[in-house]
Amino acid sequence: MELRDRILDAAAKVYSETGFRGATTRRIAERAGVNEITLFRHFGSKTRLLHEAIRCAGIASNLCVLPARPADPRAELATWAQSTFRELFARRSLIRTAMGELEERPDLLPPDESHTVCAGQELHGYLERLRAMGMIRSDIDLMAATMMFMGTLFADAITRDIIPAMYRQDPQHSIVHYVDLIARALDLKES
Amino acid sequence: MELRDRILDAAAKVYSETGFRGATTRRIAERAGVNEITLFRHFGSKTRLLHEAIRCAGIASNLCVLPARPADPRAELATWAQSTFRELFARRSLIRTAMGELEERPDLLPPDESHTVCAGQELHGYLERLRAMGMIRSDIDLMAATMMFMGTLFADAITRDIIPAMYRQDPQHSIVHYVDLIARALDLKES
DNA sequence: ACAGCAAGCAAGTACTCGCTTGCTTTTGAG
DNA sequence: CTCAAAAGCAAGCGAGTACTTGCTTGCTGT
Repeated sequence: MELRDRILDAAAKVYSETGFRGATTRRIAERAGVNEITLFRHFGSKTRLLHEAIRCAGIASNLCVLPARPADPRAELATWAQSTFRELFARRSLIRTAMGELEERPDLLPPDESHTVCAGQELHGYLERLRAMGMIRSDIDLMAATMMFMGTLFADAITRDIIPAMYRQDPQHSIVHYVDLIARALDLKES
Repeated sequence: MELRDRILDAAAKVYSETGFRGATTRRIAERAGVNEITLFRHFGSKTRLLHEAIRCAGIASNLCVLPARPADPRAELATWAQSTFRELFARRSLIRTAMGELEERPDLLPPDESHTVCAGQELHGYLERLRAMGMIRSDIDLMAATMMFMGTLFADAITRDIIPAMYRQDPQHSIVHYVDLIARALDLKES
């Protein structure tokens, strides 16, 4: 791996473990196997380094899209939920840390580019298409349904490893149940 | 307010705004309108002070209980959800900060006493009672339903003020919709 | 009136922080 | 081989950290 990317990677990891104040330049340099001065020569300051590191590590890179023309809603929702969960779960540590510091440092993670928001908009659009096709009940508040499903996936991904006692099933099995419940809530027609 | 409580209150606030490292003894003392030394005379160390402050501010104090003998499940779920949401929302800043630092400092918020866990167990027990009474579908994974509803409330309370664009309704209205959706998912019988 | 205690104040200890300076070593392209 | 760019090393600066010591002030109950 290129030295610059190694530094960014180490910075993102140290940040997600210890937060902005805890991510000292010494620790980042040590984790990257690099002299501390190299950080400053490449990025100028700790703040700029962490900005770039978090942007690279936290941005919505390869999020799964829902089809423009729904065919098998139940299956499409299931695979989308699994993929979205995986992305959230993989970044859970970074998300928790950044969210905890968001009041103090709102500029670190621009919310418009966050996974959760993008995924939520994707889901909302899909549900609108389903309703237009008459595949779900028409008297439903789609925004509430969107937030309910997103919130379920988000909360699971974020809290699963810190309160394991509440999660007795694999993520895959849990998500199958979530999809089942939301399908019944929407009165989703089988294709 | 008694001086000791004033210090604990200030410590909890400063902590929830800036985290453990950011909650310096100077800042806490200043916020409490107290000399820095007084903190040490009362609590011995910054660590002990923050432990006590967070325990007092974050513990599940007056959480709403669901009736042992369900009578009007829909209404009972609705008022319980409103109350649980209010508690979570009031502590959202502390929860976010503590969750972000939980990997580094797991002892700060004992998870067994957290609001979310207690509320989740309360909800799960209630759903079991409903099923025993035949008021909801029997083929449902109750744990998944519990986590879905808790996750929805939790995610809403925690993220509502940091991504306001996704929330276009009052909490009260949103929660009414959440209850409606979960009731349909469970196929809840009207009383 | 006076003892006792709680809080304030000033100063200082040992340490870590982000960041800089000056210099040496490594590396890689012509 | 040459030589310039890139990385490393040693040392240190000023500021901020948790916490301590020694002493003064002010309030309370008897």
